[in-house]
Amino acid sequence: MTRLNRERVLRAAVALADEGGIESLSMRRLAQELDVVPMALYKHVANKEQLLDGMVDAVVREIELPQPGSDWRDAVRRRVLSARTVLLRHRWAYRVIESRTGPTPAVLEYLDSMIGVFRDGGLSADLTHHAMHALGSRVLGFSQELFDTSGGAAAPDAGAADTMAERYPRIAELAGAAAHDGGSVVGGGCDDRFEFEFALDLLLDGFERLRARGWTSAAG
Amino acid sequence: MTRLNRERVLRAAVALADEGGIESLSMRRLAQELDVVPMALYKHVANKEQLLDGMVDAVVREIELPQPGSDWRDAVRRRVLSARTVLLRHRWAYRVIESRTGPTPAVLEYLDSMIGVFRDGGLSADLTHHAMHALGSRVLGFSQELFDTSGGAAAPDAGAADTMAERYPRIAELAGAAAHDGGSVVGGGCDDRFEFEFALDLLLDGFERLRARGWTSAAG
DNA sequence: ACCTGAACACCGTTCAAGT
DNA sequence: ACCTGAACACCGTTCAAGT
Repeated sequence: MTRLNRERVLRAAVALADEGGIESLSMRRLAQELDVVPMALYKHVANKEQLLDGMVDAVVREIELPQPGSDWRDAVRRRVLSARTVLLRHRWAYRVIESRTGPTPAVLEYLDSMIGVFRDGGLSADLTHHAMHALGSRVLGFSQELFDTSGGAAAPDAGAADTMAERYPRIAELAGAAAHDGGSVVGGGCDDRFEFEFALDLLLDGFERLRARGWTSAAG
Repeated sequence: MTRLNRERVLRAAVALADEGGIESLSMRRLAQELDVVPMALYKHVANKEQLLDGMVDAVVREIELPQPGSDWRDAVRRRVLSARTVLLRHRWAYRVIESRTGPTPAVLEYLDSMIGVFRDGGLSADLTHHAMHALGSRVLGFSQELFDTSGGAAAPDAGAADTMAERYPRIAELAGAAAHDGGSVVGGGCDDRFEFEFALDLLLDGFERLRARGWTSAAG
């Protein structure tokens, strides 16, 4: 058994969360996984919060940054989609990122380089700032889908679906019109990738339109 | 002391979370607040998850739905902003909503009526479906700001700010250009309301453009 | 029908010791 | 320098009893 170190602790924590979900990650369970007593972990991470920070950094560093192509729009798009594939590999990560009270170094680095793409593409600092806010979590490849569908919400049985359709006719209409596979409410049964790119492209188109017209915010 | 009931339990839970944050809401603490033994709660809510469901419903029912005005764009806008004021009253709510694995009745009702505004405005079921996804959590008045700023992330001291500026020059530039009050990284020191409306309007503009041109998704 | 007490199987973390 | 043991102050929840 090699000596414990921060690297090994983080690696094991990510593996544990990947496998059993973030709710299965406790200091005690992690220690057990490493054949060590819980308190041994505290020599390598100050506490659980710092452990989570380290896990976020590890995941964000996995994101490949494709070389910026010809135009900024495409470069941003490719980066965001590449972040998305990483976040899909670690389904717990977006929740942990959201729960952080401050950005970790790897995230700052990522944001800094993403801002660079916008700026090099000719967007003003003002517009870039608002664009980054508008993208929000989408800049890291995840969108807020209103509900946590990662757990696989059970599809309602036929009877429940009938009374649903009665009580929420407009939702039922949409589900009928667009449910490719599952056929649940908004959030299930759709092509997640399509929805993600749809919104992303609307925003990028909007940024480009504002850039082209030399838009600036009042306060900027 | 009146008899306990679901109503009183939910009310106390919301009050507790409003006051002390969601992390201060435990079944035991809530019971204490109600001068009752923890197990007494379980006659009125099945478990903590169902308690949280009930709290979400209570909050969502607080949202006032302004009468739909002349055009759908304005009606959606006003509804979303009215949801936003409620969610700002209960700073814990958006996290709890995100953590639900399925929509609660009040949320379904809200979504159903919001879909109605789009449909009555002349958007196809297909476009409405994608629009609802694109709005995501924004439909309920909150956006994913990448980090939890509700805790009031400490502004870095001058020294830290200097090394930050060295390591992350583009972030520093943006912070300098746009920090009205605080002057922190993306997420702090900006006019949250402006950022929220900026992104909302970009999306609504995009929807309108697609509607006007009779856009439809390939699969739709 | 509603509330209680005691218990179970967990948490994160401190503190004082071991090697 | 690194790991351990025992303990503290918490969790959500079950189960069998009380009134």
